[in-house]
Amino acid sequence: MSFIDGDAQQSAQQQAYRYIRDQIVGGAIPGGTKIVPSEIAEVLGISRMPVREALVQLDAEGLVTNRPNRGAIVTPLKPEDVEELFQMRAALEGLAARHAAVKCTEMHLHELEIMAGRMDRAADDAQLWLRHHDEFHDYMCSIPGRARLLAEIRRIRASVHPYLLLYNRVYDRPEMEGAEHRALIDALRTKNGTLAERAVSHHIDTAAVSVIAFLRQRNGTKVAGL
Amino acid sequence: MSFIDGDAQQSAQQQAYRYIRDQIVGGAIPGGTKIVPSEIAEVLGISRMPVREALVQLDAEGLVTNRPNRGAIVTPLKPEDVEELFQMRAALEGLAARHAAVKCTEMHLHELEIMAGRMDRAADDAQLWLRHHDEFHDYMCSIPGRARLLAEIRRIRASVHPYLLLYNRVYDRPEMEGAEHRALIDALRTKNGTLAERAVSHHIDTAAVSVIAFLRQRNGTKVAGL
DNA sequence: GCCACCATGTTTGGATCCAATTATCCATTT
DNA sequence: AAATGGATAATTGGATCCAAACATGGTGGC
Repeated sequence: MSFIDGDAQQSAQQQAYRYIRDQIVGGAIPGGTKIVPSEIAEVLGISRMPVREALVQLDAEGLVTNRPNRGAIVTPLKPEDVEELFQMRAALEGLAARHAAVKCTEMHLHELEIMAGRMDRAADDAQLWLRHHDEFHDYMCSIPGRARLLAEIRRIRASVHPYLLLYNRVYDRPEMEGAEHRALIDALRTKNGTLAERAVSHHIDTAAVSVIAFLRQRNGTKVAGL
Repeated sequence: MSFIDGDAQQSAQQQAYRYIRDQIVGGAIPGGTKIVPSEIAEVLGISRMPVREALVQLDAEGLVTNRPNRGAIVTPLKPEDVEELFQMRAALEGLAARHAAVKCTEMHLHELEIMAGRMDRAADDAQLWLRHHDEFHDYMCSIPGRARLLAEIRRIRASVHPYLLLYNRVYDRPEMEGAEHRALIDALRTKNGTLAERAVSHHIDTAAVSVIAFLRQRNGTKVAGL
C-alpha cells in the first residue's frame, strides 16, 4: 500500500515482493506451500533480508501467512474465505462505482466500451479474458481517483485471482459473460450513483456464486492441488 | 493481517510494530513525522532489522509511508483521505452489519446494550468514550466471524483514529451521541440484513460529516499540529 | 507396527557491519 | 540577504554471521 513507486531501479525488496506476488497471484504456488526465503534469495541473487521484508509485506496483504519460527506459507483459502473476499470486493467496488457514476465522462465510458470489446474478443481464451476483465475493473474503479479504495480493491482481487484462474482453467470459460460488463457501463452512464453501486455489487455477487460453488465441489471431492 | 498471534513472548518485530503503531494510532506522532529506525531500536533495545520489518508492515497497512532511501514517515492524511477511509469503513461495516443481523443472538444484543451503556456513562470523557466506541464497533463487526472483514475494518478505524482523538480533544465531546448506537442495536434486532447495513452505513457517514468539516476548517485556518 | 527420543540438518530471527544515499551544516558567491 | 556548492554526518538498504528453533530421519523400546 505504499503510494510511492516508479522506482526505476527496483530495490531488492521490491524485486522479491514482485517475484513472490506474481507467483502466488498467477496460481503457480498453491495455498499452504511453504516459501523458503533462502531459495528466493538465491534465484534473485540477493540476500535473505529483503526477501524477509517482502514476506512481511505479503503477509500484511494477506497473500502469505508468516508463522513465528516456522516460516511463511502461501495463505490457503477455503471456499468461505473466497466468499468473504468476494463480498468485501462487492462492497468496495460498489462504493467505487457509486463515485464513478458521478465522475465519469464520455471518455471514460468510451474507454470502458473498448475494454468490454476486448473481453468479448477474448471469449475463447479464458486466461486472456481474465486479464482484460481485471483491466476493465481496475479502470472503472480508478475513475473516482481514490487511491486507497482502488488499492484495497486490487489487493482483494489479487487474493482470489488464483481461484479464478483455476476456475477458468477447469471450465475453459470465464465465470461471467461479457454482456454483463456492458450493463455496468450502462449503469455508469445513468450518472445515478446508487444504481451503479447496486449494479456492480450484484455483478460481483453473481460471479461469486459460480466460483464458490466450484470451490465447494472441488473441496468435497478432495481433488489434490490448489 | 497475520491471523497467527497470541505469541506469549513477543518477537522483536512485533514489539517494534506495536510500539510504533500505538504511538501513531494514539495520536502521539503527527502525520508527516519521520520515523528513524535506529531511535526506535535504541528505545526498545533491539537491532534495526526488526524495526525495519515493522515499518514494512505498517506501510502495507497505510499507517506509515516508506520512501526509498529517505526513510518512513507517518502517513499524513488530508481531509479527503479521511473521508475516503470513512466511506470505505461505512461500506465494510455495513457489510459486517448485514451479516451480524442474521447471525446475532440475544446474548450479542445484550452485550451490545451493555457496551452502549458504557459509552453513555463516559459521555463526559471523550477519550474514554472513544475507547468504548471502538469496543462497541469491534464487537458488532466480530459477530459474523469473518476475520478478514473485521481486520480490514479495524485497520481503517486505526488509520483515522488520531483524527477522532483530535476532534474529541478540541471539542471535548465525541462526534456522535450514544443514542445512535442504540439505533444500531435495534436495527440488528430486526434480523433484517439490509436494514442493519443501511443503519450502520448511515451512522458512519453521519459521523464522518462532523469530523471532515472539522478537519477542513482546521486545514483552512492553517493551525499548526497534527 | 507404533511411539518416543535423540541426533543432525535446515531454517529462522535478528545482530552487526559495510557501502550507498540523503540530510545537514558551513563557507563562498551573487 | 539569498542562493549555491562542498564537506561531513546521519540514515538507509542489505549482506553476512550467529544462536535459537524447528523439521526430518534413524533407533530403540513396547
